[in-house]
Amino acid sequence: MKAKSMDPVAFAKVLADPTRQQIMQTCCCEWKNVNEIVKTVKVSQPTVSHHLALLREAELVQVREEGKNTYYTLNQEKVAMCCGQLISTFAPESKAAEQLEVLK
Amino acid sequence: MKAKSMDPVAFAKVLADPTRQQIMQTCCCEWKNVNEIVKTVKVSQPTVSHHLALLREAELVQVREEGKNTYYTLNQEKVAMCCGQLISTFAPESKAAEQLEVLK
DNA sequence: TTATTACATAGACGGCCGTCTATTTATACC
DNA sequence: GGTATAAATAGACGGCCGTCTATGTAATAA
Repeated sequence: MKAKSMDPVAFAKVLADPTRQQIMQTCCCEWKNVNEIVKTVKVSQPTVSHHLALLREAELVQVREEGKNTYYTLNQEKVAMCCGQLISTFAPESKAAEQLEVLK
Repeated sequence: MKAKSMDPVAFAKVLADPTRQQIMQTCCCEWKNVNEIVKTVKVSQPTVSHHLALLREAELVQVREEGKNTYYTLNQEKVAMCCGQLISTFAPESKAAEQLEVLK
């Protein structure tokens, strides 16, 4: 199943916070539960849950529940699609736009 | 001269506003003066100047002064670099990451 | 069943930011 | 010089959002 793109403003809004980007980095390429994520940032657990809810809402993370634990991992394909859309919109004449197959 | 990247959070913050994205679209691929840009959005001239100042600060636009007029155009290479950095950070295992020469 | 752990939700609070009006600065024209 | 136009700056205001504490809910364990 292909990841769908989304409104570029909504995408940018989700990315526009340092804590959220840190969380994204933590669960990029691997599944992490909430407590593991909490340990990597300097905010409270409810704040992390809040950020994860936003990321989930935007479908930028995938979620898997397992007993008491909830595991998250970054949806890289979705990120790539959204970035591709940004390049297509705001850098259509760039080398990068030429190289991205998804834009053709 | 190569466009340099910037802090991904700062980049996202600049993009995280609909008016600003509209302005970016207006002056993508062509030079526009402030009044021309103002006509394309539904906010006041000072508000547009404010957004342009942020875009200029982030080096996401290039500026050219000509008599009374100030012309702006989108810095597509900078946008492409920043999007490349996002892909490299948050979608390193994606097809897009493979295709972008700049990441290698 | 009581306790504990994992996580989400509710509500409050404070700061940031996008907008406005008013003003300033600078250039061009008469 | 005086006026008009272009754009930037200053300052005020209101809403959004990131954070917190407190609490709720669900699952496991004793």
